[in-house]
Amino acid sequence: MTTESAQAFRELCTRQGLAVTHQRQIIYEVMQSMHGHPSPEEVYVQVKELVPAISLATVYKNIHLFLASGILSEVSPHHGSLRIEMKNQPHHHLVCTRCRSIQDIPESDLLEFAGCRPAAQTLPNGFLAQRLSVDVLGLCANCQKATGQAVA
Amino acid sequence: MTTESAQAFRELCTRQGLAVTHQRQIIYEVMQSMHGHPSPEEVYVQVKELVPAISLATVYKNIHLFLASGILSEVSPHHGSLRIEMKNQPHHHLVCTRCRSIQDIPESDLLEFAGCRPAAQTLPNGFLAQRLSVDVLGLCANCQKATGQAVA
DNA sequence: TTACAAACAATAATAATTATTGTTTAATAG
DNA sequence: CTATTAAACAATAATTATTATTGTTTGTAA
Repeated sequence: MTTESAQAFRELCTRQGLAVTHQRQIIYEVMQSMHGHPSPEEVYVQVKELVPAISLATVYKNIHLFLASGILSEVSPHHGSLRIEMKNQPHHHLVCTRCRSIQDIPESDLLEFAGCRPAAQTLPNGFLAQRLSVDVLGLCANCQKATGQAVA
Repeated sequence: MTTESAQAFRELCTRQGLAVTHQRQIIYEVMQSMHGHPSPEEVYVQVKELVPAISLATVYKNIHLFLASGILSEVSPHHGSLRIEMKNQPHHHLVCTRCRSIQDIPESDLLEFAGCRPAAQTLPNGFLAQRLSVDVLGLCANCQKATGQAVA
């Protein structure tokens, strides 16, 4: 890590009230260098080359700290266990970033998106769009009241 | 299950080349009756009341069959293990429904969505939108070629 | 430089999912 | 209507992903 980015990381931790540890720096640095959407395990493998004694649990814990502080974001906001739904009307989801509840919203109710269909030919790398899934991330009414408190 | 819907289910299975079994019918019926976005475990609990001897693995296997045949859809198309990304530019994801690869697409490249921001007051149930995550689901170039073959 | 809280490694525990195996059942040819 | 066979089943072992626990070490601030 360059001196400047090391300094930036130090400031980041201080702002979040986190101790600046060697492991934390390496985890951060490795994640910065990784492209795509790595899993904790993948991060761990790379970190381990630089800090052989590190534990996978440490990587997990720091990823969660980074997520909580907004340094990282999750690719899938509702990735936990498999969730299914019967094929009904076309709809999107209102995903609460706090309690992870998922509400359906009919496609027609997402007014601003009316007419917004991706044209296959405009997409990069020849990706063939079949359908859109729009996640609107935010806080459900319940969690807006409760912000700051623990999740029930 | 009514006689008509039982008949519909029977046809569904025949079309998919699936045997019509008692367990399969019950699983289908229960999922039809459940609102929201149940997990396999939740489906299992309800099915078990009707078929006490059923195994959780049977529920999983049938859910996967139903998913493969398009009877069901997954709420999260990339729900497996936690995937992270550093906060970079605002972007969306091109998620391949076949190999589950995730490509980033800059927000500006999703031309049709330019200007499409949800207004908080138009959202139902007082949901406060913080950001959008648009999943464009379809096939990446690689998988378009390979459709019908096994995933590499 | 000492004291205390936070972070750490090791590892146990839990949750979610998949694989294996021997038995039962549905589809269908006779 | 019965015999055959492939598919489905229950039971359970195994695997993978994640979280919790515990005793030790390290960073921070007085």
